[in-house]
Amino acid sequence: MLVSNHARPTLEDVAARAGVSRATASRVLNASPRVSPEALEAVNAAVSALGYQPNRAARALVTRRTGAVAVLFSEPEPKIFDDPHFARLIRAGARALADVDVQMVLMLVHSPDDQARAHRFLAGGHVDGALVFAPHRNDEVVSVVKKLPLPVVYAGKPWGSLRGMHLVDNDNEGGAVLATEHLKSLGRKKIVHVSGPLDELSAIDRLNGFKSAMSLDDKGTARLTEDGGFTREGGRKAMSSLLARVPALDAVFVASDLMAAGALESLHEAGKRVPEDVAVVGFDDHVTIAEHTSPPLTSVRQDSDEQVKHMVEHLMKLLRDETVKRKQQMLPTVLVRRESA
Amino acid sequence: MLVSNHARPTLEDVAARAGVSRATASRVLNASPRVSPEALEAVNAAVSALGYQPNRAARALVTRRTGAVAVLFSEPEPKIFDDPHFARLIRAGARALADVDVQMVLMLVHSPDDQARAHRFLAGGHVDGALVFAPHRNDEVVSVVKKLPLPVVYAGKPWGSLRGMHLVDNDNEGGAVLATEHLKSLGRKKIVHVSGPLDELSAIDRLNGFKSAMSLDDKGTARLTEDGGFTREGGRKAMSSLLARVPALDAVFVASDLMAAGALESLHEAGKRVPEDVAVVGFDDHVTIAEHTSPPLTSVRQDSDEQVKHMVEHLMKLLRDETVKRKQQMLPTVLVRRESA
DNA sequence: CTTAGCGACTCAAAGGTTTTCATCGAGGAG
DNA sequence: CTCCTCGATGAAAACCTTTGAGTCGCTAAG
Repeated sequence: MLVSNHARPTLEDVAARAGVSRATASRVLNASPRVSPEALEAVNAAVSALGYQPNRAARALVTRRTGAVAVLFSEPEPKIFDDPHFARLIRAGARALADVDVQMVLMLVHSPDDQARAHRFLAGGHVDGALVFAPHRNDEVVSVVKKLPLPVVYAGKPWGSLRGMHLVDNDNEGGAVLATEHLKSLGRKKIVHVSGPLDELSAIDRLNGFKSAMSLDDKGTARLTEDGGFTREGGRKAMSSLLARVPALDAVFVASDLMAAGALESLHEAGKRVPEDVAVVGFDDHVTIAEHTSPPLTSVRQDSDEQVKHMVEHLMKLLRDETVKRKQQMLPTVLVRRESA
Repeated sequence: MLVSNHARPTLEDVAARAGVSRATASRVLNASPRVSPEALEAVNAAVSALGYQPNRAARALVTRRTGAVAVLFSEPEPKIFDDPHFARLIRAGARALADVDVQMVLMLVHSPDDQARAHRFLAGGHVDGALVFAPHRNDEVVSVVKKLPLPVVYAGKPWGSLRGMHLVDNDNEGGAVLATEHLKSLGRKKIVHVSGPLDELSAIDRLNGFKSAMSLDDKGTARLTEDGGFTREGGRKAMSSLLARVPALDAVFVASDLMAAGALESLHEAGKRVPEDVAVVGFDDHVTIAEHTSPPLTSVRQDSDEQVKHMVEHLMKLLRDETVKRKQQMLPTVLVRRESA
């Protein structure tokens, strides 16, 4: 019987060529210890001779594992995807998952429709687990996903109870303290803060860091901060408001680089020199932004690549049923000094 | 026999509940015409009562189709992924594929390692087809993918022979002509061009559009154009060179918005007013860039969402073995006027 | 009345892998 | 020399769906 019909070789073919049974060949592929050195070598030789590749569907059928994980971004505002931060996270996810040889199924959910589809998909057992990016308050995706019997690792703290949830967060509060202390150490007296939208915990954490580093009460905080919505335009407007409200301000900590770029525009328009009149610190350390503002932006670095890598590692442990030491990890942030402060 | 053990229901369960055979139930799910109205209704009822979802692996095993397609970005320079264009394409892909209910498997290839992995994966039959974004000259990915027995649709023209290849391109040349003619219609006499890297066909097409609209020979073209590498910094430098070489220039067509942002910086530094002294037209119409430069950028719009949508449609046709009218589609570009020209 | 044709359906095979269980042989202990 | 143990192996079941071949009951044609 000629083998070389153009079909892909099966495990049966490999076994035949190696002179063993399908079972043994399978054991070799799955690195089972109970197999003799000779068999192992014979099978490996056959595999590479035939260019054999396991049929994923067949394997999935019997093992009940797909070898794929979903990467889910939940974000009601479509525009946020123009944020370079998003591209960075995706890239990091693609790399980290490829490194452990699992398929990355990308899902972007904006609308309730998307949400329903995502739910169906995740519930359908089409992936082994999921990485979820859902920063917003009361995001339905989170409450829905939480109920699924599916290993999930979150990026940052999702809103609501954290009981039993697995997540990898950046030390937003610590970074904010870092930024604020730096401004204080420069001798600045009137420091204000442009925050992110307060329906995201990362924004709240940064705000809290500012508040505690400044030893402010709620009233003082309200006076010295303004929501910039994590957009460039929002940052610009927030900065203008703050300039009007606190004319003597000599430093500002802005909760994202994108907003900081907007804030710088506003400061320039108001005739303020940076950093002489007003020192500015951003957050994210997004090189494509931070290095191209004038002056280049001092910023708090949160390493997204690292975050995603940890998320993937964590998820893989869950999938292997290993026990994880800590369900919730916190990654450090550091200050990167440039010229704006 | 109690059904409610926590396992997911199978087609067998559905059939039993509907009082038909597995085969009939399957036909209902696959919208086969040969099934009575009563059976159809009974099965549908059972499906929704049980919350049944077909087991993808089992289906894939027998149909030899996975219900997934790969979306492949080949790009040696990792930094390009900070380009918002990338995020936009991904988003468009996610949406278009979700709409036709197929899984999107994202693959980013930078290194030869990635390349080998991608090849293995695509050859392994783990997806039904692929969307390939590989703009660079002599990209190995393209020559490798071309040999695979796998339906592929390219974004833009890949380098090399186009014979038999399926692709959806933007009318780069036409857009460049549009931009250049617009500058001419404003009465500009000395028009120059900042091109993209000439190892990308989109850049070459735009250059050619400029060349023909200006009726230039090769020598003239060389004098009036400069490569900006599709980066902001490159755009800035290219503009400076051109200012030095052609001091009297009064207009510039820049082959991407990102480069145009850099060029504007360079022009400002040189003390040129835009558009009074120098009119500027970009390419891409990237709102997050074009609307935030000063002045806002007139730009040639290429609709990436549309492009990706067409790519997906085209691929789906290939997958259904439909004949496609034209293997290579060209999408129109339009000029969006703002203040820079 | 017989038979061909047809529509709706059921039966069972096929698809490729993992894994349990049984088998086989070799080597050590008694 | 026999009995056990143990490691390597093979046979076969199981995973769940699609689909071609065959069955059954009817109607229409002869």
